[in-house]
Amino acid sequence: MNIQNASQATGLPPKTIRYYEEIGLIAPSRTENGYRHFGDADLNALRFLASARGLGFKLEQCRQLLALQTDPARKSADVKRIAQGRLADLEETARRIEIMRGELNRMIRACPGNDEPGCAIINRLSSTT
Amino acid sequence: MNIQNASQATGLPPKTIRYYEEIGLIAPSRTENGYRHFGDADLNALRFLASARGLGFKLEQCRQLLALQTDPARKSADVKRIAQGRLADLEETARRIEIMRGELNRMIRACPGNDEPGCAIINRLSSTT
DNA sequence: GATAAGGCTTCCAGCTACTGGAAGCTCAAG
DNA sequence: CTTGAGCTTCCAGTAGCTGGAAGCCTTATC
Repeated sequence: MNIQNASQATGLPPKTIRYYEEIGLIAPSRTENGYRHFGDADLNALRFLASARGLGFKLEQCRQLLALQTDPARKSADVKRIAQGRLADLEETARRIEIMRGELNRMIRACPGNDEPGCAIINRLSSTT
Repeated sequence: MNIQNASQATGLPPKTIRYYEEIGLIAPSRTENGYRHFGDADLNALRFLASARGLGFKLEQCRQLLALQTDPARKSADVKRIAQGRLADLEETARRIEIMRGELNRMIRACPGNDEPGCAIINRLSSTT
């Protein structure tokens, strides 16, 4: 299977797949002509990566998870810890987003949104408080 | 006021202030010895930028907002449109975060987190579905 | 006056996770 | 034989800083 097909099979763009190889997340073999060849193990790794990235894991976390996946002596506690770390990040981000959303909503409601210069948003951004 | 003081007055690191000058968001004057001099206008701009960045506006949006702030003929509708754009981004991000959070939570609950290899998280990431 | 510490300057590199594009090799079809 | 598609590598750029090196300026101390 060449890179185009691997791309279709995993939903990852060819550029991304090459990048994952470059940073050592995958190591597809090569055919005589120098083309990458993707076997089942490569496709599994790529799908795994696509899933993990879809949950927002960083590539370094993906690397760890991938190592754990292929380690028959892994402890599920190690996996869980990584996932909990990601969840914590997510919740931290969610909190910050809620704060921004509240602020922005208030400002937007207070702004007339007409042809005049008077604007609560500008005032709020300009205020020293 | 030199850059250190401007930093303390605005909460922005000196590096960031220099970067903002580099990309043309501010244009502090220079003293004889080449040091940056921050006047009231510069400090106001920096505080404005700090506030806007705190709400997650991108630097290009900050640039537009800054231009609107100093434009006496601005229309508050233009400001409002930018703020609504940011709010829309925020809500889109919040939705995606909620989805990830739900998935992760489910996976984490299903993972024993012990010394055994069996792990729902790995299984879910490895599954083709 | 010498010297050391600290602040200022610029410039270069690196971070995350790709993405776009150029130059060039390979392969299949007509 | 040529054309077009697909593959390769390499370089550069994205956002918004951040760290660090090398070197000038200023102030304090001896």
